[in-house]
Amino acid sequence: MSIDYRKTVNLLDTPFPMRGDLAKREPAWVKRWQEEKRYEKLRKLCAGRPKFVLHDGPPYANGDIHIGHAVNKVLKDIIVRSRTLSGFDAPYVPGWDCHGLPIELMVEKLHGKEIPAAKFRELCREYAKEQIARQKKDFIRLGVLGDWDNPYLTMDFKTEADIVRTLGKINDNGFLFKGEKPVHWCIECGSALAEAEVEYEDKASPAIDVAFPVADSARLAEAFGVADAANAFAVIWTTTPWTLPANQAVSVSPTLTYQLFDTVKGKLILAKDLAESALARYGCADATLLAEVAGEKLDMLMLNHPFYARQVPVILGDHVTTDAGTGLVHTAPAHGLEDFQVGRAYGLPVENPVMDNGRYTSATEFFAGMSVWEANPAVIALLQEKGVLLANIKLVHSYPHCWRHKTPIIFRATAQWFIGMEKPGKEGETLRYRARRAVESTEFFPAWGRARLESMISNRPDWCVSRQRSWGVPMTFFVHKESGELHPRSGALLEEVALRIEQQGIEAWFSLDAKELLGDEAEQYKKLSDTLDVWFDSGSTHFAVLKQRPELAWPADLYLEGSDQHRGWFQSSLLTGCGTIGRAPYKQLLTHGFVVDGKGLKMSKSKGNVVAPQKVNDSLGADILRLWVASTDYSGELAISDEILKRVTESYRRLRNTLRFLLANLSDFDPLQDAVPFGRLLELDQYAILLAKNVQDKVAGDQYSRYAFHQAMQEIVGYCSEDMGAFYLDVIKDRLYTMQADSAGRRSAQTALYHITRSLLLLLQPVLCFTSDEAWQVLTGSEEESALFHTWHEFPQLDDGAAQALLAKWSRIRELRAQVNKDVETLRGEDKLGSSLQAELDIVADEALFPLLSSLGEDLKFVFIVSRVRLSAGDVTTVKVSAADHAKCDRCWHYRSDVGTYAGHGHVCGRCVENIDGKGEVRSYA
RNA sequence: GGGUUUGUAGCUCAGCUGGUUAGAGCACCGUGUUGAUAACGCGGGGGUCGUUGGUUCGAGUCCAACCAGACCCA
Repeated sequence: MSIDYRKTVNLLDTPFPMRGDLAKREPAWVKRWQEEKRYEKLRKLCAGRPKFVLHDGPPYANGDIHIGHAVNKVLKDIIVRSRTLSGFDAPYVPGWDCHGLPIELMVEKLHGKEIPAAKFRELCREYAKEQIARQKKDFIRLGVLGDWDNPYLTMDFKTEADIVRTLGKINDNGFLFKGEKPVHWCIECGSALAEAEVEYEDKASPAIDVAFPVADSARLAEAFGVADAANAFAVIWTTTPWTLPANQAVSVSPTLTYQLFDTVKGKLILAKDLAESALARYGCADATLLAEVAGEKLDMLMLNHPFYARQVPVILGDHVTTDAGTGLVHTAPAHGLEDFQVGRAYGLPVENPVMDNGRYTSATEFFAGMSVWEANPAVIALLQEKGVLLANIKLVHSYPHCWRHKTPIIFRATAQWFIGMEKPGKEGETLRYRARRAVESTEFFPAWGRARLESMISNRPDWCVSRQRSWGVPMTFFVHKESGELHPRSGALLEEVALRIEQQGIEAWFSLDAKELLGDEAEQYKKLSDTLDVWFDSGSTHFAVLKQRPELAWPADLYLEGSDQHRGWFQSSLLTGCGTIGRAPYKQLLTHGFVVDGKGLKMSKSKGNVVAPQKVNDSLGADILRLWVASTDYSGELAISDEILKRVTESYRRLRNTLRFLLANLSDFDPLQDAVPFGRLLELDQYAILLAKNVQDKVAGDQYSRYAFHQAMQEIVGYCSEDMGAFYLDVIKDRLYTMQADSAGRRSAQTALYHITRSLLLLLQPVLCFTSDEAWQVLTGSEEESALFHTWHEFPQLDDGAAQALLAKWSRIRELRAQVNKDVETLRGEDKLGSSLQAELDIVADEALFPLLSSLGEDLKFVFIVSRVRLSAGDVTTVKVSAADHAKCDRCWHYRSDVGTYAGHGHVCGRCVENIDGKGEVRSYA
């Protein structure tokens, strides 16, 4: 009969289960964190520390969050948590972007369009509020830590007022100006339309070819290298004859080839690729080709306007294509966006002869008072009369229509407000100059963000900030009815308005009677009805939030958003920062890519490859989603798929089970009572602590601070697998299980485990916020506790030289161990042994190795997890593995010659007898 | 079409300024253990480093073109 020795070994249990069951348990933890007011608690704890401010880019308050939102918020949370662990006071105030067209459209859809403006804005505000509540719930579910009870909303009255103030400051600094810009215009509405209010439908239009007489035929002859260029015409094609009165130029492509033909209708200039079809259209198929030339040679060739007594130039534009027409494009800056842009490059006037009602001004020769639609045939008749109409056919094409009236709309230049890029401000610097300087002094993660933002800043046009919308922050200016100038006291008036907005929101402006502020002057001034581009709202949050909240600071240490925000928030914030205070509102910019599917393709409902964060939370748990985010290199696209999530779950399991083993073996360890001072730890345990310290230095000291989370995760998982699972933990099992519970050897191992566990849990805390908390409470035995409230683990100090020597020594021993494992495996394959404890080793060690091994004395066998090692010195290192021919100890499973020689312990070795009945064995090294 | 960017084993990632047979974790296969057990250990197979061409004594690492993605524009 044999005794059950299992009861005499230290097999400990832990309440930390092998399976996380995260999806089910996380919601309760989230709830408790909320109830415990963890965020507030953390703020108090961190008071007085150096600040690290990550300013939240506000998501738009419409629709449920998708995986991209989750990535963004999780990355932010990892940063906030890791900075906190690094000893910073890192507050996080989440925000929402609340004004703007998409919400207006949703509200119109829900409540119809016939709603008074004030009521409409109220409904928009309500709608945004509901959306925020939904999104907020999902963000909190992800474990994101922040001031969720006091987020910032761009529709907060105070914020609305500060957005207005930001505009005021930019105006004070001399960057705001009024200009003209073509917009979609509905004649029936008498107002501008947003892109989303435009529908494309088929419409029949006259498509005409018009010959612009060349005014400077000598220049033309020179360009084409021909002797005679008299009676020549540049031929354009247009489907909007009514825009010809506003013609200011003819655009050609600099790279296309243009040809000069001699025809019965004169010499014609046409693009080579379109010449044949055009000539056929004019009945000039028998034309003679005289010469050809690249478009760039025609730059600034002067033409005569087809019916007005003025000259217009040929200009170069990249927007010219050979899809249709002649390859020469009629350019009317007042009636087309591309025309406007190319016209601005050439300094062309934006003269708009069409009034709000779609009729020409009284000053418009030939067409005064006519509507643009009436003008079409009139223009054609006039061209005919002038002999410059080469063709006129009816064309059915897709044309923009007003979504309300279903009538064709026009492009029409209107007065808009701009923040100028090239306009020198009060202090003489242009905004572009300031912005480029600000980009230079910003740190980018990854580094290429700089080039991207820089090129956008260098190339962007003036920022058109005015919109003709109702749900937006108003441009609170008074404009003189005749001169169009801003009121001379605009700054002071704006502040008065801002104070009112603080009390009543933007409605304060819309309902304001100008007389209240201007008195008798009100007669001469018009209250602007424009609202601000929503990008201005979010672009002003650094002022409206960072500058206003006492717990935050300006500039922010970091802005973190998707790569699309180089054009969006990064830029709008940069411009308002430079326009107000003269620098960027951030010190660092971090950008992440978009989420794509397993094949690298973008997600879309139609492809059916959309992964919803809510679904991942509810099936695998938020910690898995967070680990996926942390494991992925976000500098490119982030791929997600079932397989990828499965692999992430595998990594999670490795981490979780490592923690489980650690916690179980610490369950009878009280660091205050039982910890062993570093100097008295067994050598192997000192080595293990050094390994842990190295990992922490790398992960916390380097990778987290560089925001290289995927490398940190790689490091940690590798550490758990290689250093812990495959080596240290495996080796110390013997000591933990078989030595006396309170023995020095066992307590030494537990001391190392304690350091390892604390360090590891803190390293994981930023990512696995749920799991690390669960484990931390098991470790500390306190439900109030959290790794969140600590800083990185402090390891015992060891002289650097000694540490390096120890690491080198054990690294060499582990190399030998790898060789031993292979040899053991060979014998196992030959069925000579199973467990490595059945093996005995004969090691001949060379001069370098021998002292390393012999220094461990009898403990050497434990390092290889074999029952016996015979060590000798030799010229060359060799290992011989053989099967032990001794009996197996029932208790420690080693195969020893003395098993069975002790009275009362039939199948037990002497070491175990000592551990059961004696004072306990002594270990010195491993 | 333009700007920025990505492409290393089935998956996620390492591979510094070009230099011996390209590494890790997970997955897979084999196997041991049954005192981390829906776990852990040991061993193993697996990559023409997107393609093609070039520079070089030598390129995953430099250059060019191309292919396939992503973001922003047009």
